[in-house]
Amino acid sequence: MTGLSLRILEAALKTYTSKPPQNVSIDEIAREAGVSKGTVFYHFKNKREFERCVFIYSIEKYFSWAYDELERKETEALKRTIKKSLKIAKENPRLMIFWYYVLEKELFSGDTEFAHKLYSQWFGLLSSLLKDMGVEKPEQTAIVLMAMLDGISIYSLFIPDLDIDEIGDLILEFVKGRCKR
Amino acid sequence: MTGLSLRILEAALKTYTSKPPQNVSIDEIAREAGVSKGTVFYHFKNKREFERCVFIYSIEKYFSWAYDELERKETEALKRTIKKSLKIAKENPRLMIFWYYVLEKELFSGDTEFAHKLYSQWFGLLSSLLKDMGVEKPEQTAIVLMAMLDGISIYSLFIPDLDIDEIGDLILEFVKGRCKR
Amino acid sequence: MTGLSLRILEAALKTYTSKPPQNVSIDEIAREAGVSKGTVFYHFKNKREFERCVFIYSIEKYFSWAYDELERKETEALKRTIKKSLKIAKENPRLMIFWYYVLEKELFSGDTEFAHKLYSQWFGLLSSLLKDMGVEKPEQTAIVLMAMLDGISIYSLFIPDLDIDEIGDLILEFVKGRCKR
Amino acid sequence: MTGLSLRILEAALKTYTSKPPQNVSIDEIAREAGVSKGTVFYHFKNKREFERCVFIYSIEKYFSWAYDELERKETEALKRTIKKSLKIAKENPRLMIFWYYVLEKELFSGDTEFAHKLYSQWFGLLSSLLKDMGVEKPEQTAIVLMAMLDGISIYSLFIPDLDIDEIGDLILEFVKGRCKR
DNA sequence: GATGAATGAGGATTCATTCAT
DNA sequence: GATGAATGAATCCTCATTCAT
Repeated sequence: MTGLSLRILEAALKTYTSKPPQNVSIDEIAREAGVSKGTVFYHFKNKREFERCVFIYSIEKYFSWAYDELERKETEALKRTIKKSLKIAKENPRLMIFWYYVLEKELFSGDTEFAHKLYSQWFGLLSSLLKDMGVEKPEQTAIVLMAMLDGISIYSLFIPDLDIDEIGDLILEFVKGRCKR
Repeated sequence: MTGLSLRILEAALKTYTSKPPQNVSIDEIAREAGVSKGTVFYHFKNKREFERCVFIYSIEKYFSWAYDELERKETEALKRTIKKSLKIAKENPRLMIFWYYVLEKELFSGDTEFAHKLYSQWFGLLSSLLKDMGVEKPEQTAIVLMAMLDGISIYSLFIPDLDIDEIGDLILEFVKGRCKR
Repeated sequence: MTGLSLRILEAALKTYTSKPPQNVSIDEIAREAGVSKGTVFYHFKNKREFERCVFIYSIEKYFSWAYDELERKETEALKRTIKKSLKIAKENPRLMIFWYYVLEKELFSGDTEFAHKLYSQWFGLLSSLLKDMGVEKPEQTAIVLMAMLDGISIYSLFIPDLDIDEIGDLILEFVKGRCKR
Repeated sequence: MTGLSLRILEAALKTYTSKPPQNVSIDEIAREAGVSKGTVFYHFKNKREFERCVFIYSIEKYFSWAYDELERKETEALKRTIKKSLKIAKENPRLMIFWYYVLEKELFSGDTEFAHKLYSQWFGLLSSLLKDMGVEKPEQTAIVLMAMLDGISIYSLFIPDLDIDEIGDLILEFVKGRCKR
């Protein structure tokens, strides 16, 4: 990963989160990055593959902290993770939009591998933490928990006055309610 | 709404659920409906508007039963609604994909009105039922409940062996746990 | 075949025979025809298919007379056909170039059907005539005869002072030599 | 001609005869040869020039025997040459395709010198032999003879069941028929 | 009401070629 | 001598939309 690749990824992220992702062309990104169109295709196989890379890059950029949190396997860490995730989603609606844009492109095309691999790691970390917390059926609980978070992230796009703090509490209650006594 | 409009909508639904929605052109739908391309534009203002109509049409077709169920305001009705919704999502992945395709187009373009209006009615029905069930913060619970359902619908697209029956039970437990004693 | 299709074909033929065929773009042809690029793609599926149509069109234009001649099944008709064919090849080198450009694209891509079908009719007509003339192994003789003509057509491109009249006589002698007494 | 040049030429020949020549890029050849793209351009001026070199190289590789045969100036040698040429063409269709690809590029671009020079030597050898055999108009006979061979080589690409042995006999008869008594 | 021919803007992708290292 | 990153021109093709009939 050379410096130029990074510059292109950064320019792409900026462009993809400044307008509807469907309308973003490679041309535009190249211009934003100050390189030629050919350079983008030199560093990335094609647009689809490129968008995947931008996606991964943005996950790293905005969510690498979550790995560390979840690996602590503490209830408090889970709490912080839920709250912070919702906050990021709320504060970066265009980032959310970009993420769903990429994910759905994968799902629409019938290729589930990318999404599967991506979520597997989160499901794994989360269910491991939940297990330690004494939650029953930790795997399924993890899935439902993340479904809540993703769903709320989407809803926050069109419910502007959504109080994510209270929503976060509701979600936490769900988790606690599933703890074995 | 003439018979021709219906024929076009039906053809569109068939086409949109038989391949990635991004790749569906008006041409193709017109061909499937046995009318000319011009006719589609005669009956519908433009593609965006048309897709909204197909969306509404498909909601009516697949989810009109849910209005009736939720209006009964019974715990059993809620239970059936959750289970049946998940089942429909699981059994019609291409329909889900089409729905998210339309919804995201709206959100991507920054137009939240369509989504807002669409969900408002469901939030209303649901929170009213939850209130009757004695659930605390029924509005927010309704939102989280639907977020779960939507999230799980998406996940079922790339987690093929998802046991939606058990998931449904987890979701119900969440609701019950929120009931005031 | 509307008038516009014909105008496009005519413009294409003009363009393809005025410069190296590899360098001809649909853009250029559309401009020459005075229509938009989209119109060309409306009338013809894609560039490959379009080039086949231009090819067929040019054969009709320059060689329809040969069908009539060969169907007469007379020695004199064969003589005239050979002489006239060589003359046309000699006088229209760019047309020859276009023909071989199309044919080879087909052969290069491994699709032999087009070439096969095209030549079959000529082989058929020719061998039938040769049979009537009392030539032995008329089918194979027809093939060799046409191979000569095609080969000479190509050679005339880079042997400018080729005396096609004398060459025609040599070819005729070959045919006569193969007549049963 | 260093060893590296040879390795590149060999890799090019392999690549050009394994897929449609139009689709072969310098990149691909460099990869096959295990060198960088820059190296190809270091050893060869440009792509056109490079393809000419590959062409020459392949002629040397597959047809150097023909020089020796034709120089013997014997009827039997001519016979063997015709038969063997047809056999090579039949057995190496992709090689034929590559040859015509290069030749036509030259002719298409209006540059006849390359083809002229290439064929001159063969015409010379052949007509000299034919003269010794007592053939009338040996130069023109040589041209027609080679036209036959080239034409048949092309035809064998799309007439898979062509009996090249019988065709060879027909061609030989043509030559014999032209011998002065 | 219905048609379908015509449009033209827009975008991904390829690849020979250059040149600093 | 060799490299490979960077370029940018070139081109096919798609498709929503319009409008004369």
